[in-house]
Amino acid sequence: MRDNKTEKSILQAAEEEFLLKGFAGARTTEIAQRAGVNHAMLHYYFKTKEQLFEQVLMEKLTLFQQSMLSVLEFSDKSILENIADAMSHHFDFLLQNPMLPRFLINEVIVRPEYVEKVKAKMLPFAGNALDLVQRALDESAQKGEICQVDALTLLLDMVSLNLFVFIAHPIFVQMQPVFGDLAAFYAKRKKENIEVIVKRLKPDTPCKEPSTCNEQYY
Amino acid sequence: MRDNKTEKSILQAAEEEFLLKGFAGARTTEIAQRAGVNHAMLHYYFKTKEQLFEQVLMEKLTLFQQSMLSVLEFSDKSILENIADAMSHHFDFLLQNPMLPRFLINEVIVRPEYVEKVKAKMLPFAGNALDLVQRALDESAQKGEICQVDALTLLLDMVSLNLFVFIAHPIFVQMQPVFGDLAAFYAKRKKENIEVIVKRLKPDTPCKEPSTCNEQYY
DNA sequence: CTCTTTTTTGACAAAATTGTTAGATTTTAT
DNA sequence: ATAAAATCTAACAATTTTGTCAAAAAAGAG
Repeated sequence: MRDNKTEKSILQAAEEEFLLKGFAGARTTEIAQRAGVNHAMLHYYFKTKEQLFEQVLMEKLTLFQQSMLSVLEFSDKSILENIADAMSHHFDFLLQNPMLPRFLINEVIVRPEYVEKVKAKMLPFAGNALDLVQRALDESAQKGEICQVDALTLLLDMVSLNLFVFIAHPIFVQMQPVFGDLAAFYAKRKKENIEVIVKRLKPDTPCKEPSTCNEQYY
Repeated sequence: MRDNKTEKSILQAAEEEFLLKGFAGARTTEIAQRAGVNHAMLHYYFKTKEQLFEQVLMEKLTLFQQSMLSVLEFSDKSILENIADAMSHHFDFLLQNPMLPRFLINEVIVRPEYVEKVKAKMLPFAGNALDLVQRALDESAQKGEICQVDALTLLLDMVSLNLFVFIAHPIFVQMQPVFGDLAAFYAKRKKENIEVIVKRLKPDTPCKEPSTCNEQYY
């Protein structure tokens, strides 16, 4: 009996319950029930609902943070390829964690103290990564490959498009008739989001010399 | 004492409390306190927390519905002007109701029965309006003014961009140092969102005859 | 196998939250 | 001015939810 299977099942159940209903909406008894254990076990292993929640939140915060940083991770490919890749990876990550964005936005909002933690944890990395992206964008804009753009603005465009469908995810699930098969819907969305971002980066003055700009993306 | 000022103050307080914390997170005692009345008054006027909530939710649902339909309301201007106008009005509406999208997404998700109500209430209008938009888009695409695009896809692009910043609104509020003055931030966002959508509609093959396409938007 | 430690359970306690009621107060109509 | 109706209050009841505990059961060590 030394494999913490009880503890793990509680954590798993708590994760599902908290992601779906948030801290205020989740019930410890239901978490225990979902985990298939006596509800006293929850307090035995995690002391309080608050502490159990904190463990879940921190884990998810780290996961989200990593996914955001990976969006800012640029390789030596062309800038358009890098950005398209970032969008693609970001979207795929969200497909694996569809409930994450809504959960974090909701719970962090009600807990200003966590905002500080997130800022402290992310800003150094993000700030640095943003600077690098900005430099790459400026350089590319100089060459006329893309239009001049603010890195933060572009990043917001990217996350707006990718996050929104997942924040509204449960609604799409229930609106099947309108949106059809979900997997197909998401595949289409992913493609569309990348396309929108790539188009957004298109130079303001269309290039007259196709050879000088990355035509495949336009 | 015949001006329902008590009832109104309770409704007002309930609205603020529910929009911020949701049904599960809101406390009736805190609503009463915020309204400056004895908490028994809440039950005197609204019977239960559930009924008070329902009144707020229905009101907000109607408001949201109207804002969505106005996005689909096209005049006889050019299609690009219509779409830019729609984005602009939609964004302005959200500026006046920043907490609305997050509230509705969260609360409707947990109540599948409301999803049915919304569907029943919106689909007839929306379906019809979407068809009209699709026709206008196809027509415009025929003339080479814009690229071929699915109305639903375009609509999702539009709402993704506009809604996201407001869903994450409270986070931006607390991230002042990064995003600077909020009013300026939102003004910039609005402009950017319109720009992104307009660019997304740009024909795939850039037009060689500037006179035939609405150059001002590119 | 027996003792110790860990885990589990059911019953219970405490706290938090929602809802009720009897009576006081205020308003309104006559 | 007075009676009826509506509004309000304070105390309390009911319910829901979280948390505790003693004792039983299971696991592990010697």
